Amino acid sequence: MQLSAIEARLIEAAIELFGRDGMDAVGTRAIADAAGAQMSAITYHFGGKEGLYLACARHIAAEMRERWAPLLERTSAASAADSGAAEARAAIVAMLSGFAAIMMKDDTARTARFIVREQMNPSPAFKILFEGAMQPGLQRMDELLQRIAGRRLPPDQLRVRALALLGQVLAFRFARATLLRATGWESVGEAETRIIQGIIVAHTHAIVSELEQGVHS
Amino acid sequence: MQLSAIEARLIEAAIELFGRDGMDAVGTRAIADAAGAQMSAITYHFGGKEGLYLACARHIAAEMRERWAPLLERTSAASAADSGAAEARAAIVAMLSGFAAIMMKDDTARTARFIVREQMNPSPAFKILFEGAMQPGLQRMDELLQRIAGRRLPPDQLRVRALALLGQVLAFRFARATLLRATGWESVGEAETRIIQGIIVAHTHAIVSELEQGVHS
DNA sequence: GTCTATAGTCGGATAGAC
DNA sequence: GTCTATCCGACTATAGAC
Repeated sequence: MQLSAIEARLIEAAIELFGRDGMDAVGTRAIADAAGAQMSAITYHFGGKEGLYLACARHIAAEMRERWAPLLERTSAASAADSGAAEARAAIVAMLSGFAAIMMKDDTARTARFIVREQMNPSPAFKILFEGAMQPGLQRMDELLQRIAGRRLPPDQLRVRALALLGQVLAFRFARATLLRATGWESVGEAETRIIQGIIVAHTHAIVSELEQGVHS
Repeated sequence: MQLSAIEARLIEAAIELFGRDGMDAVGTRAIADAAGAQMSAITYHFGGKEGLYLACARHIAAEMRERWAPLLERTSAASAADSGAAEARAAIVAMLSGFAAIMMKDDTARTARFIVREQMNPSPAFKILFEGAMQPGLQRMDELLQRIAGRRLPPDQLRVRALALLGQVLAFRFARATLLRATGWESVGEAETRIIQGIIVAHTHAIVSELEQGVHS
C-alpha cells in the first residue's frame, strides 16, 4: 500500500485531529487545511471521511507493529518451550521496560489518543488496531507468563495478568494529565521516563516473582 | 447546589453523550431530546453548552467523592503517623480492591469515558475533576506508601508508584474493548470482577512487599 | 488529479410569545 | 420557566471546470 505525498499528509493530520477531538467532532476542512490540501482531496483519495478514518487506523497499526518488532524479536527465544522461568521473567521485564520507553515518547501521544477513543467506543477501526497492533504483544506476554505459571492458571487469568502488567504502563499515557499534576512535572522527558521505567521494572519484577513462588508452593 | 428535575435529567444525558462522543461532537439538540427537554432549556439553566459541560464535571466529581468516601474512611487510621507498615500494606490492598470494585461496575463507564477525555485533552473541567475526585484518593495512597517506604523515596517517586498501582485497575476500565477481546468475555459481571480483583490484590501485595523489603535492605 | 461552487443538513444562540 | 421560530455559520458530499 504505497501512499502518495498528499495521502500521507492527510493521514498524519487526521490522526492528530481525530485523536484530539474524535471522529465526529473534526471537520474535513480542518483536516485538509492542516495537511495543506483541499477538502475534496479527502473524497477523491479516501472516498470520504470514514475512509480516511479507517486509513488512519491501518497506518497506526502498521506503525505500532514496527515499534513492537524489536521487543518481540528479543523475547522470542524466552517464550520457546525449552526455556526456563528465569529467562521468561527477564523477557517480561524487558518487554514492559521497552514498552514504557515507547509509550512515553511524545510522538506516541497522537496515536495513543486515537486508540483510546476506539477502546472506549469501538468502531470497525478497532478490529484493525487490535489485530494489527495489540494482539502480537499480548500473545507474547501470554506465552511468557505461561512459562512461569505453568498450566495452573486458566487462560483468561493469564490474559488478565498480562493486561494488568501492561496497564501500569498505559496509565502513564492515558492519565497523562493526572501524572503531570500529581508529580508537578512539566513534561515527561528523558529523566522522567527513567524514573517511570525504574518503577515499572521494580513492580514487574515483584509481580512475576510472586507468580513464580505462588505456583511452586 | 440543588438541582431541579430538568437540570438533573440534562446532566445525566449530557454525561452519557459527552462521554461517548466528546464535547464538540454532541449537539445540544441530541442532549435535550435524550433528557426529554427543549434545546433552549440548556441555555436557560446552564447558560449554554459549555456551562452544561462544566456542570457535568462538578456532578461527576461529587459522585466520585461519594464513592471514594468509604475507602478513605476505612484507611484513615492506617495512614496515621503511629501505625505500622503491615497496617499500611493492608490498607493499600483494600483501597485498590475497593477501587477495582467501583471501576468495574457498569454505571462507572459513562463517567470514566468523560474523565478519560479530560485526561487526554484537558479543558477547564479537568481541574474540577482532579481536585474533586482524584486528589483525595491519590493523597491517601501517597500517605500509605510513605508509611511503608519511609522517607527514602523522593515525593515524585511515591506518586509515580501510586499511579502505577492505580493504573493496573484503570486499564481494565479504559482498555475495556481489549479486555473483552483478549479474554473472550462477553461482559464484566460479578464473576469477572472477582477474577480481576484477585489479580489486583495479588499484584499489589507483591509490589508493596517488595517495596517494604527494598527499604529495609 | 486538483480545484471552485453549490446543494442540503444541522450546529448553537437568542428573541419573543405565553 | 418553558416553548416556537429564526438567524447565521459550519458541516459533508458532489458536480463540473480545468
